[in-house]
Amino acid sequence: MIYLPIPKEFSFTETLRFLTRNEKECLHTVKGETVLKVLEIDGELVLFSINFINTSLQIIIHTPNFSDEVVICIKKYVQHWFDLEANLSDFYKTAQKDEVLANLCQRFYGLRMVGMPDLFESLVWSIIGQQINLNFAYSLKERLVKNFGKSLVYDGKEFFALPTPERLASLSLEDFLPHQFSRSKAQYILNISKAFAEGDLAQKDLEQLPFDEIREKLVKIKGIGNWTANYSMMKSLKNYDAFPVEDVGLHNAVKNQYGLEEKPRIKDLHSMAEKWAGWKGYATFYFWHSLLG
DNA sequence: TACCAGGATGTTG
DNA sequence: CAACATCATGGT
Repeated sequence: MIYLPIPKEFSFTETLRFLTRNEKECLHTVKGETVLKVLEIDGELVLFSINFINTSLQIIIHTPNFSDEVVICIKKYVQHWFDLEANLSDFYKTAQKDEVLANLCQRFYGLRMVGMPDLFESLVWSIIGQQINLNFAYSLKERLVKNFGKSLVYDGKEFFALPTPERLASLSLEDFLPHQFSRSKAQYILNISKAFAEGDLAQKDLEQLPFDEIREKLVKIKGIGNWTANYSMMKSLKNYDAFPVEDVGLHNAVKNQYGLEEKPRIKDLHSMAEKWAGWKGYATFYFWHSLLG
């Protein structure tokens, strides 16, 4: 049993609300108040569950014979996933400059950005999500994971892990097409899979770089534009100011929350977001959360 | 049927 | 550099 202390501002309820936003989600499972997930660590699949008890998160590893390294790895993973180390008070302080955002912070008090500790996962996911609605995006992800990913069975249920870059890089364009991937989407996923598999792109390396250099390296890869780069930077690299300004979901949420007649233009969003400086990605996440209703 | 969906790339003026 | 055109696919 592993215990993770939680910070002052933390809402497990809001976290669960985000984690259960789509029924087709296949990279984690929520059963009651328990979150289950499989990770591939050093080539082995490990299943663990997370519960919120009293004032801490309780993690149980269900796969037998795990090492100390696995414990450390999962602990780190959850800390990143639920963003336990962000200075939320600082975000809330910034949010006070904007009445609308301040209101969201009150509604969703304790909501931490649900991240993606694995950069490869956020890139694959954001490429899948390009230009299509979220529900269809979840369908595509489900097909990708269930057709090409490894799984394990626990308690009569099958749990899947994201296919590795090596696995996806070994596929061809034609392997994706029967699953309703467009040619461009399939090609973009192959591009980043190869970049990771061949070591041209590594999370460890990128993490050391300043904001602009990370963005430049990502955007160099065909298929990663401004939206995808910023999405992955906020979800996987803790760049809380990364701003996926082209996001249609953000546009809709901003229109709703500010009571605008039309969706805001990119230019307008940039000026509106000046108030969120330092936390534009976090603000974006809060606006997305408002779409859940 | 036309238009939209958590865009990206290439071309044109 | 900004404004279009094109890409592909499912949902409404």
